[in-house]
Amino acid sequence: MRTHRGGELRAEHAGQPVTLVGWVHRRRDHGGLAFVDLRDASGIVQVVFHPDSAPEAAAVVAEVRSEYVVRIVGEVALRRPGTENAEMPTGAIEVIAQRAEVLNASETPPFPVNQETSVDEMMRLRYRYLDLRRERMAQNLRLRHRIVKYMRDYFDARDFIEVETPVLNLATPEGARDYLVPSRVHPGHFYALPQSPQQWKQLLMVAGVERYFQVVKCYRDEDLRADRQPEFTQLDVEMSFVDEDDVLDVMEDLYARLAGESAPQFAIPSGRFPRLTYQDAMERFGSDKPDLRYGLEIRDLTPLVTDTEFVVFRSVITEGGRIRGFAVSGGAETPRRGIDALTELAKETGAQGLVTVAFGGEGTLDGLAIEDVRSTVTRFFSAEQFAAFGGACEAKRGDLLLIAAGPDALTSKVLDVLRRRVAEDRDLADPNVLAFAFVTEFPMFEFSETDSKWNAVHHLFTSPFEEDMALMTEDPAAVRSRAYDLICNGWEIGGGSIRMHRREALMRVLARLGIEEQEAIEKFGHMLEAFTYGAPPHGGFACGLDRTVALLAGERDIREVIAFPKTKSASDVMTGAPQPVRQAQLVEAHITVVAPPSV
RNA sequence: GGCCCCGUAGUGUAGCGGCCUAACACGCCACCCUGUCACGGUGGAGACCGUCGGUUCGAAUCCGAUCGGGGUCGCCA
Repeated sequence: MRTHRGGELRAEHAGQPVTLVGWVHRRRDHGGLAFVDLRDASGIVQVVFHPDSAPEAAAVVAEVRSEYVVRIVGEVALRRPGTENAEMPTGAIEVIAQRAEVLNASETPPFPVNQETSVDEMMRLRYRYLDLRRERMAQNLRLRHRIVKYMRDYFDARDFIEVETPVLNLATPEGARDYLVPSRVHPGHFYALPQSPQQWKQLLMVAGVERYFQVVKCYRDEDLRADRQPEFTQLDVEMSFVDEDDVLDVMEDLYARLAGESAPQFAIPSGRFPRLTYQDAMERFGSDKPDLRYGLEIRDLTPLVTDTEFVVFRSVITEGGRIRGFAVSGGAETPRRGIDALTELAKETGAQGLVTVAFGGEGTLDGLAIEDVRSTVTRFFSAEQFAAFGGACEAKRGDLLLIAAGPDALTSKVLDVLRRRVAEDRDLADPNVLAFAFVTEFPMFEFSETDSKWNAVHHLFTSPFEEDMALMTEDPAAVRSRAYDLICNGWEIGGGSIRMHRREALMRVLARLGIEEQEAIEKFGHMLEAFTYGAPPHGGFACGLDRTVALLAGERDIREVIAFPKTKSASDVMTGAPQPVRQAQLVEAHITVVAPPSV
């Protein structure tokens, strides 16, 4: 049908006869002479139609509109001097059309395909096949392909094998809400779609695979976000006979190489990915996935205010809380409106209020006078005390301190939100940098107020630190797990853990989670049994592929790197899914709909 | 589930109680134009302002509900 791909034609093709196919990207009709920018998957090339030498072709072009599919027979020629287009890869040449044929007409597209204007999200999803024709999405799809291919090649070269695991699974009591699939053969019984192939990959370790990976779809029926879709893709990896360092080394090596290979425009701070403990991350950044492209590190000011008159601080300290804050370099100039906005944000996040301290002037805080301090709490502290606050936060004159008081969980949350807002307002995050890091030693359990019981922070096969096992009964919150996350620029890219591979350990953890032996055997009997047949020590990780691609594509929203994503309400506006099904289908599946959508 | 934002020609926006029988840009249609590349020029068609209800002499503009989209908290082992 074609001899060349238009976007690949260059000066060395000049003089060659070619046959091209593609879409009419743009048509410029000069009322005689006409140009068509012809687009195919390889790019765009200019085709020229001369009415004198090729009148039939020119007549065809007069009828052609945007997105028509055409076939052009012609000859490649160097462009006339002065008409070359340096912006286009094919800009040195053009194709002189001899014959033209419309392979298919096109309706006027509902939004421009040939330019990157912003278009309503729903409109793009409804006509996704047109959206994917556009430059940005076409590039994202190709980047995604290259990333997946890189991953597969990477693991293949290191003796990992990709093993497919079932999509129809046993529902588990822990974790996210399952998507359920009814069984026709077993009335009233249901499968669950995998939230991740967690158990399967551990069973593969018991099976002696030793090195497994899989690029796999996972499903979670939870509320969505810019970085969460109901179905998403994971890079899932598991290895036998490893400890934390072995696994982290693989993740680090993979991501460093992958980023360098597929997104070389990003700078990665040199050296190894920093490793910080969960405790450290929360203390310094208030978050378990801090954006390390900027500082704004949180400091503890509690020791500086132990005997304060300020009631808010005093009562917080009495109740076991702390006073924490960070310095915003050059923030003293922040107008009243800006301070109010930050205070409001702090309150929305749960804080009682926000203490701000602005240091006037320039230079160090030496000899700071109270007149140089602009603060919500000026009357409670001396100039020396303010200088001490500033000193603790490594501030200088011209800086602004943001200080929150309360239990650590609250101040962390508030200061994390403030850090991110300040960084965004002040453009502190360099968009050309990938700040990868590992966060390790996550807590094993966390108390759920809603369920009033202890839940697993990571997942229930995660191994606790041996030396913390003793705390399991009296102080579950203090038990550290051998879990780790890979983070980058404020995103959680992936995570994993060293697993429990002995039955007794698993039983103890299940008991702590309030899962009775009977239920444990019912739900996890296969795992417990497998572990009695020589299960090797093992661990692994899973990374969000969609987030990885979005990160390397410079996109904020994973929908931009998924061919056919769903909306926030988990529906597909193109096909209309989900929809009610015919009664006969329900009968076959033994399903009675109790609360039908009100008509 | 809570809170917040958005919903005006095909697309993106403006208008935010009467000057709106709704404006601008792109797109679309027609005509003109033989070197453009976001081609140019002239003219034209096209929305009753998501839906329903209310307030008002009068609503795109105010209020309520509802639907849809998005953000955020909860949630996401």
